[in-house]
Amino acid sequence: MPRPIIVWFRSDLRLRDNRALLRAVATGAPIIPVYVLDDEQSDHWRTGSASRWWLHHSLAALAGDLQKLGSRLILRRGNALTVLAKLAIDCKATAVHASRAYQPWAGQLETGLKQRLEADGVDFRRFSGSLLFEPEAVRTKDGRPFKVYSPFWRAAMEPGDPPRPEPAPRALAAPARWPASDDLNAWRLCPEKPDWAAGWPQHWLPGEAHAQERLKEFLRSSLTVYATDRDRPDRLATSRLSPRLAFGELSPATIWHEAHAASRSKPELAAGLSKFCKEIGWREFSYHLLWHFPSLPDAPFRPEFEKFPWRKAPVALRAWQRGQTGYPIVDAGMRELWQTGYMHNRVRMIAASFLIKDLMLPWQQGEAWFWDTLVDADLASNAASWQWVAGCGADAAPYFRVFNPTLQGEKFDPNGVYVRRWVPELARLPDAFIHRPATAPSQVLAEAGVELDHTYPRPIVDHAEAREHALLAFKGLKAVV
DNA sequence: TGAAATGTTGGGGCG
DNA sequence: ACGCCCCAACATTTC
Repeated sequence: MPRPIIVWFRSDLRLRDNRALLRAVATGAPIIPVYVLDDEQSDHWRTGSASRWWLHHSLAALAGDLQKLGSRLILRRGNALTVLAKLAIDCKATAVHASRAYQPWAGQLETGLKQRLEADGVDFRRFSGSLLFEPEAVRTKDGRPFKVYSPFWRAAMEPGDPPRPEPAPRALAAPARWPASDDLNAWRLCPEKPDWAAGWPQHWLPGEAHAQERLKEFLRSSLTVYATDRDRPDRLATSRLSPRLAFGELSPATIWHEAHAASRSKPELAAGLSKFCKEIGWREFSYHLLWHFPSLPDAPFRPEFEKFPWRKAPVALRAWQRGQTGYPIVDAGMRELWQTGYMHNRVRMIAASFLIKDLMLPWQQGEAWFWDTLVDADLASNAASWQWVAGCGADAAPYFRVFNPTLQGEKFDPNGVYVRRWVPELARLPDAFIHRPATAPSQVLAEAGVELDHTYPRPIVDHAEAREHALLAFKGLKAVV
């Protein structure tokens, strides 16, 4: 009986464009697909609550897709190195295939696993698949990693298009004997009491098949208006592909090539395509930074920010988390996040700016909250983006760029459609006051059924004052350096 | 992938 | 008719 190959699924929960899988299938060997839930690989970046919900459903979908090809998904829990090394011996595997990962702990894990497996006579082969370009492959002229986005992306794209995606295997040979598998439900990845995700299937259907549909739908209906409408939370013009990328239900190469193909058949999509690819580029840049600067999720990229006089304000943090800041666009975003595991990108920037510059709370607290509540939580993108807003990151927003939450609301949600959806207690306010309820005449408030301090809070900080305060603090930091 | 403060311009009201 | 002032509207600078 031929010996099997273990395909270790990680953040690549798909069958299409999965080289680790495809190269294993190509050998003709029996395939043992495995997923290992390893909550100890990082002490404080354990998969967050919202992501665990997604993970559960995406694993269920992958298991179903594998079953259709005559295979299974073996589930194991524990230290990935130990689990895989033992499984490889028990199954008499000749090799373990996996897609590369880029978290701070991933390199060491992969090196350790390779040594351990090879000592046992088992090959360990890594494949790319989660990024368009490997972090080491993009270098400045003097061989260093990039710290600025534009030249990074130019250099990354310079050698030519990323590799074309490969098809899914048509069938997987089963091993003579299947190893035991955990029961997915027993992992308890989904919330129970309370089941705050009960309504989430209305918003999200995890799994590769739905990811493919979402991609096609986005390219068909939104790419044409993407360049302008992507900033409008009241319109559904963003791709919402982020959780698909985070779990690898789609490869970035698939997205990249399908978007280009769509644009070739319709030249009017060119503007949207170029904006959209730039966003994919930011994801690549984030991974580039995380790989070369593994402290990115925890420490400011610009070390002078270690001295920044952040406030300690648990009550304000709580108000921000629960969408009770008194700034409708911020509250709408935070409630969208809490209720659906997602927030529109423009609103993420506004909400993040508010936490950092208006409340002067450390960016790490916002990062941690997003990590736990986002279904698309991604260590690289989350860390890089928070540092970008805080001004302490690579190629970051300048310190004096402070978002005015009222003006941002009026500019990007001009008719208050987004606010009304997520902050229903303000729904009956006229447009003129939907982003500034505390300035509405009392009669207007009464007619809209709004009682300040009771049905909706007054602003927990005065933005104009907070802005002055923040500018002073950031300027002081600059003076020290 | 800002916003506020400050500067400049030009049309229109008015003596 | 003319100059003066006011002040939107727009442009530039500064944080």
